[in-house]
Amino acid sequence: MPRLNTRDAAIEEALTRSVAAIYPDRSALRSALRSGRKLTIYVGIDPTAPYVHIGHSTNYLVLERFQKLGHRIVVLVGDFTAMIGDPSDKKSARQPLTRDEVRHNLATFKEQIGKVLDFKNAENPVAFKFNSEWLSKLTFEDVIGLASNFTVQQMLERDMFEKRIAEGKPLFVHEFFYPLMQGYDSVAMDVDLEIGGTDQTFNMLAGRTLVERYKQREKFVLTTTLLVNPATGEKMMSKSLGTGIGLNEPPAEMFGKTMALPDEGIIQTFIDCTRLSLPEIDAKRRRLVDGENPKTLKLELAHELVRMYHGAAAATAARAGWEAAFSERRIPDSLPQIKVKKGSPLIDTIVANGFAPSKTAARRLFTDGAIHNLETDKRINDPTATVNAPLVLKIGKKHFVRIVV
RNA sequence: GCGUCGGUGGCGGAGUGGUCAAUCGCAACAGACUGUAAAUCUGUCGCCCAUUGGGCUACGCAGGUUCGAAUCCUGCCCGACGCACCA
Repeated sequence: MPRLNTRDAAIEEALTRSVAAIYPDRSALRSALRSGRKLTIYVGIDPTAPYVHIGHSTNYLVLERFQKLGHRIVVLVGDFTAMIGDPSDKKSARQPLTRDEVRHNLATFKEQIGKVLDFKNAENPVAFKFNSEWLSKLTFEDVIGLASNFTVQQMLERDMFEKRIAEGKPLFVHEFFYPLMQGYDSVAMDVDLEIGGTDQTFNMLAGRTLVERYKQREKFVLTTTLLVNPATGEKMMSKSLGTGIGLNEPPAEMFGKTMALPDEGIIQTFIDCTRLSLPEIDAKRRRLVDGENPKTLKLELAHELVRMYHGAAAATAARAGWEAAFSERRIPDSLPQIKVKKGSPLIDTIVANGFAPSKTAARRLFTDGAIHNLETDKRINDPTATVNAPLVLKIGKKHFVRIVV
């Protein structure tokens, strides 16, 4: 059997899978990876949001490939940058975080991303850094110097800025400093490669410019694809819409939310959010093309995702539970249980447990016929109904609950 | 600094003295259909109490005029644009 050049195959996968673009270009980075030099590669995280969903996992799966190639991996916690607010976000005004909050968020983050990227890898552990370490020490003079590397025209080329100006919306001067700060991180850490989502392109390229000016060397930039519905271009993971699949969600939730993903995104999600090999994924793609029911493939995707974060047993159980509840329309075996006082109004229980944002909204659920007693297979339409005996309810499309007295 | 226009519900955007909790679109929620997908149809979509119905809060903020204001007046805050400034 001929010796397989796994290293080259691994390099190629690292250079292409979930990769949107590489600056200056792919072949330059390929040469650097083949040179035998140990590269320093980093990804930045925002410590303001401890919520991590599978869309975020892409960066870490990409990073894992580089880690396995033997390069030095750094996760940079943007504790200083968090104070100013990235203009990539809608909200520009943010509350500075306390040290404790940053620490807490970081712990939450590690717990979640630790399932994807092996932080404590014995041979090649991940280094953690905080950008306040150097950013808080810059003097006003340093900052002026940094700013003098860019022209206003260059700043205005950023899509987001351009758009805001075209729409007559405010663009604050301090927003120009975000790319400067992020760019300076690359200088301070002396990195070879930065990895981030395509929304970070501008900021990462600012770092490329700064490394060139301050260090006279080249920093590569690799952007990863955002998990979007290929048919509509819309983000598949949205926290505000509740479609985000959080890494620390319980198996049943994770499974259900995966099943609610658009069919068009199945293959992309396999590529960006799982470790299945590309040939395996391609086999699935062919099954889809050959007309297999997308639902089957989606079941496999849901199973794989739950397996990644909760293990094989949980994945199998989640699948069985989902099929019982939604395909066979049986009462699920295990469901959250809520204990209430006998004779208490059902509507209070619904609001108190977050099934509706207000009592008025809960009332609508009753009148709309969204409260379904699964044991009697009847709708409870009366908002004043009280709980006198144990109940198993389906509330809306996706909530199941057992109420005991 | 001066001037013009503007600040309305998750977003976009109507409304310029009463019939406005506020047209409409998007998003969202629920029902039907289904594969908890998509598409489609229907209903809902500030909060609180209620069976019809009632109350409360809200249209940048604070006052005022009026029987009555998102709508008129005054002051303040914020933004876009234009002019001025460019030593």
